[in-house]
Amino acid sequence: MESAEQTTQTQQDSQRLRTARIQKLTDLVDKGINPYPYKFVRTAVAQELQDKYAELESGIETEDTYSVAGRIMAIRNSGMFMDLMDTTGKIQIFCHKEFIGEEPFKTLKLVDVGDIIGITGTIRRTPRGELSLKATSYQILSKSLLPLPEKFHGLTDVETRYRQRYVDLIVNSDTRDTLRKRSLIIQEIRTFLMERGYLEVETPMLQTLAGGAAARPFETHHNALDIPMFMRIAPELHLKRLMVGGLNDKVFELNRNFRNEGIDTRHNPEFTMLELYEAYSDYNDMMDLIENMIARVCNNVLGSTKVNFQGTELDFTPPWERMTMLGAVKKYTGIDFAEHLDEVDAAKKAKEIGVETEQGDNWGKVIDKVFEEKVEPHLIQPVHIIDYPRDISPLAKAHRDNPRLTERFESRVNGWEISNAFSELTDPIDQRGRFEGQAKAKADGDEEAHPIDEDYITALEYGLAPCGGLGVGIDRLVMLLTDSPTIRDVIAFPTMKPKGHKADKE
RNA sequence: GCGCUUGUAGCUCAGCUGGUAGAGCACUCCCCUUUUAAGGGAUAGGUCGCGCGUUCGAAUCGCGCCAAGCGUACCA
Repeated sequence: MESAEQTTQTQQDSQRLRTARIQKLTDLVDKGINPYPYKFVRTAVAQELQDKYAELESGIETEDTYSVAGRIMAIRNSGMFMDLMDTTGKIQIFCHKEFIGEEPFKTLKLVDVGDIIGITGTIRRTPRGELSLKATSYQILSKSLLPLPEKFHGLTDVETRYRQRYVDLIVNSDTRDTLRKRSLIIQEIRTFLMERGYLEVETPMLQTLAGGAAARPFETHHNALDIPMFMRIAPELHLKRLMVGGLNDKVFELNRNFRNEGIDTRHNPEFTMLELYEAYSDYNDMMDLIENMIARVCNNVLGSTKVNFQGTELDFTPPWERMTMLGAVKKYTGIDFAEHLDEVDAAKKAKEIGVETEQGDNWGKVIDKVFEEKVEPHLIQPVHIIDYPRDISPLAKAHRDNPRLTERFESRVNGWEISNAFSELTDPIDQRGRFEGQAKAKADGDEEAHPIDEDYITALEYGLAPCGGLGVGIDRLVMLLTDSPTIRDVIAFPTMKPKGHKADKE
């Protein structure tokens, strides 16, 4: 009943084309053919045949019989030639009535571009050099009711590509390549960590307190408990609870975070993050780890640690350059903020070079703003920016040589933050002080200041071993490694605003 | 959030300064049949994102709304 309405809706969109295919569907059923059968036994895939018969000469026929299946992407000469695409590649189907018989040949008229079919036949290479399967029989495996985008120009409309990713995937090999690479990259990361004794864990995505980062969370409500709940903005505090418990000396979680913020070419409301923690390590070890991890991913997925991104070669070969944050700022602005320790003084220096700060900004925040505006754009090649101000690093351990700083680094590539790591703050007294500082900032209007998590402090009071921690933005990493200019290209189903309805405001 | 740009046939696009739409491919039918964006012929297909306004007349001009892209803001 509901589906009948939907059908009517769809028919309005592409009425004629769909109606024609519905007619064919009916004709098939009349012939006793099920257009949606249950199973087809394949004996080969396209690329396998292309490789195996790469040396077969033009015009040569073999007796070798195979069954393949896939989607018809093109039909030529009224069905005599069809391009069959499966997930591995393409192979041409040669369909001649002499070899498949009168009746099946007639039925071929009911087959369209877009249909999924199974073919059995023998391998030959046509005189024109195209490897083909000479069909002796075929079976419709799924009748397609909607037309595919035009074969030559394909589908370029970005909105349709994101909203109807299934069509994009059928038609655009780039999209398939990128999303397959994404999967391989993640798989390599897992393997790398497993080999080093890491334990993969899962922590709550639905939380009563959204901590571990500074960001606006998505809010929801648990009906049975009648309490507000939040989608996590980071798994950090739960992972460190597991470290306190000694579940394993090395743990990681590779999964989704949610932040209720703007959407642009580098931000999607839900995004994938790797976070890992290693006991008895510090941030120096984390720098080595991420360099080795990414180098391995590059080598195993792309075959090189030198990667082209939008015309620039990025060299991920370890070791990466390391610069202190204050040193980087001094290098690109000439200002040494170690000599301007007062926030008012620091803000004055920032203003001299055109960086606007706000009234309540502390020393660290001022430096951070200067860094973002004046330094970040220069950081194209992989680099670790180390020793962030304490004011802006509430979860990082104070620097062993300078109490105003922390042992924290961010890895930057192409100007983007791709990782954030610390020698984790393990001192519960210090941690409470940091949280209280954040609470004050929140009271002063900083919506993204970190909330106080009492239970987390309790956990720290039981004792957390010295510990290095690392977070890696997987989507951005995948962008860099797949030459994708926007995050939406590396996420199969990026967040889109629904079409056609005005926002129903209650 | 703000600014700029875009939205026309299933797809890719044209339609200049207002005269109520056009191409290629796809679809349907016919011819041809070892093709590679096959070829030849014929037909059909459109609430021009949505709404309001200006006008004798709006795809075209104005305003509002919806969606998208880019930039900007936000995002330690």
